Amino acid sequence: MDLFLSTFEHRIDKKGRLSVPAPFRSVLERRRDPLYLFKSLTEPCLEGCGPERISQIVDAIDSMDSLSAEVATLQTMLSSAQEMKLDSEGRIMLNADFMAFAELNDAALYAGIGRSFQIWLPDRYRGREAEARARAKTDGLPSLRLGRTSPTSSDNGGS
Amino acid sequence: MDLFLSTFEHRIDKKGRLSVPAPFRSVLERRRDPLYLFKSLTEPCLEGCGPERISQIVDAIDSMDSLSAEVATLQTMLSSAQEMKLDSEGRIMLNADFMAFAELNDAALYAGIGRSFQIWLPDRYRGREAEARARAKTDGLPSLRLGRTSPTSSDNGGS
DNA sequence: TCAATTCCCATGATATCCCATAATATCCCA
DNA sequence: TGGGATATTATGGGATATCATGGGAATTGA
Repeated sequence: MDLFLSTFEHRIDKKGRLSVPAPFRSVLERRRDPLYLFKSLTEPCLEGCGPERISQIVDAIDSMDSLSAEVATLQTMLSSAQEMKLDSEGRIMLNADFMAFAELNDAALYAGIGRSFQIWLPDRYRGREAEARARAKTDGLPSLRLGRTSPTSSDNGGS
Repeated sequence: MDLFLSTFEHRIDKKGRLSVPAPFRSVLERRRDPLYLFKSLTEPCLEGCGPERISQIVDAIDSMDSLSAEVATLQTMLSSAQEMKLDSEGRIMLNADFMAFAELNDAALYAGIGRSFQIWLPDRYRGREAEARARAKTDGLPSLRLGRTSPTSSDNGGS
C-alpha cells in the first residue's frame, strides 16, 4: 500500500512548470499510473490522484439519473480534470485556469492525504493547518477508530 | 482508458470553423473513431462523442417499447446527430442549426465529461460551473464512496 | 455563375524536449 | 563510524515541435 504522504513546497518557474515531489512520482510510476489533477469542489486547491478515482466518477455518472444535480456536480469535477504529462524532469505545467483557481503564483505546496494529494498556495495551506490544529484542541478529535471499520457513528453499547 | 476531460475555449472564425481540442482529437484518432455531434436533450449545448455512444442509444431504442414517449425522446437525439468531418487542421464546421441551438457566435467552450464532451457558449458554461460549485459547498459532495461500493448509501455525510 | 466549402500554406503563441547546474541525499569503503 | 564519491532532485534556459488560428486559392454543387 503506497500512499501520498507528507508535504512538499516547490517553486513554479517563469514557464509555469512545477516539479512533482519525487516520492509522489515513484508512487505513480510503481503503479504505471498517469497523474490527474482537478479543481477541488469545496476548497481553493487542486486535487491530484490516479486514474482509479477518475473512473469511479465516470462510472458513477453512468449509473445515476442524468438530470440530477449530483450528476452536474460530478461532471463539473471531470470538466476540470486533466491528465498531466510530466516532462523528462518530472514536472507538470499548470494551465491558467488551475493557477487562478488555487491562486498560485511562484510556489506551491503539495499535501499528501493518503490516496490523493492537494496543491495549495503555501501560506494559505499553513493557515488552514493552524486552524485545524486549533480546532482539534478546543473541539476534541474527530472520532477516529483505528483498526476497525465502523460503519455506524452511533454510540456502541458496552461490552 | 482515454477519456474526454478538461475544458478548452476556442474561437469560431469568420468561416464558421472551430478547432477540436488536440487531446480530444487524439482520443478519437487512437480509436480510429469519427466524431458525432448532436443537440443536448436537457441543456442548451451540443454533445460530442464517438460511435459507441450512438450505438448505445440505438440499442436502447431497440429494446424499448417503440410507442413510448422515451423512445421519441431518444429518436430526437439521433435525428439531430451528425458525423463531423475534420479538416486537415482538426477543425469542424458547425451548421446553422447547431450554432443557433447552443447560441454560439464567435467562441465555444469544450467541456470534457468522460466518455463524451459538451460544447457551450463560454459565459453560459462558466455560470453553470459556478452554480455547481456553490451547490457543492452548501449541499455537500455527491456520495462517492471511495475504495469500495458501500451498500449503506442513502444518508449523505457532510463534506 | 455565385456561394459555400475544402485544401493548402503562413504565423504567432505556447508547450515540449534536451541539456546544464547547484544542492541535497545516498552509497561505499576504509 | 566517518567522509569522500556518486546518484538523485529541483530548478533554469535555449532550441524545437505542436497547436490554434487566419487567409488565399482551388473545388464543389446548385
